[in-house]
Amino acid sequence: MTTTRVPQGERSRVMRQRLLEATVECLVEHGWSGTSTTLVSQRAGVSRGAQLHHFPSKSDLVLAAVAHLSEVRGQELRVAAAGLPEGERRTRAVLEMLADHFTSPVFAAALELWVAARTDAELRAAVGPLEQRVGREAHRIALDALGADESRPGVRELVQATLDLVRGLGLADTISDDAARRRRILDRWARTLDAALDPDAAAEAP
Amino acid sequence: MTTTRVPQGERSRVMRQRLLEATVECLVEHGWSGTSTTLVSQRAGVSRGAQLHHFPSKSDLVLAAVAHLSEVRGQELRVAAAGLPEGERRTRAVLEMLADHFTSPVFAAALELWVAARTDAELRAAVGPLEQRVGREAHRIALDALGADESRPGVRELVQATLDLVRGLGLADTISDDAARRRRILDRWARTLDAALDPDAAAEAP
DNA sequence: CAACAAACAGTCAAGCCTGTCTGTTTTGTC
DNA sequence: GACAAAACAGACAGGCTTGACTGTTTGTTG
Repeated sequence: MTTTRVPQGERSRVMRQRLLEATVECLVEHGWSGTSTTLVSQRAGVSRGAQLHHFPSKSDLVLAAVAHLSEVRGQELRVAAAGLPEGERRTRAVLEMLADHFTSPVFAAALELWVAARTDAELRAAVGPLEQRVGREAHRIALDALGADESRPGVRELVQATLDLVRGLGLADTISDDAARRRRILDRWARTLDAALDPDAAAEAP
Repeated sequence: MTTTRVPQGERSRVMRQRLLEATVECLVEHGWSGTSTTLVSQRAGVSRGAQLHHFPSKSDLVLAAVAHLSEVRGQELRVAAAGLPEGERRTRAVLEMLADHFTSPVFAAALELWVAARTDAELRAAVGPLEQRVGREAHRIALDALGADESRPGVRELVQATLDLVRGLGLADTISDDAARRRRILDRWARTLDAALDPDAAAEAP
């Protein structure tokens, strides 16, 4: 029988990828406390030995997953932003895009890590900086997509508020899925944003 | 030696209270995954036997803690609202009050339960309705404190958005404590709210 | 092709968590 | 005071998790 020959680098890369994706899937489906290394290896279809070869400890696996996840989130955000329509309903579409991201499975996984990091120093040291990066990227994307002029006073804060708002909506969505409520809130928010970001609008009094 | 005689009802009540508070404290300090029944009993200074007498299973303990926590949160909100100053900076003070609540230890505990509930059906069945109650109470309090007229279109959504915003800010605060950023955002948001909720403001175009 | 290193597989022990169990003390009731 | 019931105490077993360990296969290199 002929066995296909695969270089080591490739084998290793694929295996690590499988494990990281399985880790994220476990976080989404079973949460942080339900994500055990055995479960991850089973889910990935990887023997426990192989898993421990690539990630000697659970920390190694999880910290790598944190980095992986922030990569994926950044990419998803950029892709979603690229597919945004132009024209009238642009602002509303941007909000929808952001809200979609903050209710997606990758966000659920990130949320698990985020909350777990609160009481885990090692995890926090990894999650903190990376989440900050994703946050900044989201801010930049939102700014771009909205065509907002950050040099104007208050604009920066409004865009940040927008991101914090969708994060709050995403959190609420995790247990009670009320898309209708979210839609109404975002409709209203879009109007507020349009009014405040409009270049022709008079600058607000101090 | 003289032993003070304590009625059973009282003993039982005190013991349960101690255990529930210890549970919340463990959630705050060690997170959901770090909150084991043994740790709770140690923290409460209660023997494991006594713990299992009052709460036969971990579910019983946790579900009772969920109810306890929603009680505490509701009370804290009411107290904070009662201490709100009148006058000029009222709106900003309301936002501060809400933001304070959503960065408090009780919120951290609730967040742990909230996130854990996402992947735990039994917990979700308990957390869902109670969190909704707290949410509604917060909404009512915010509405009251802001003197907002919910019958006007859009007002309800703005108040809800405010609550979702502070929830998002609270989540962000759990790992990176940037009070400065939060302050700026709330400053800006207070202005927006004042402009939108002012009864004299012209109704917005549809 | 020979020797070495990386990748992979599976077993095992130590530790923790949960909940059951038996036994003791305190309280309520007759 | 005696008896029942509630409250309290602590030991124990079963299951799960983690990481160390030994052994096997596959790729690489001279």
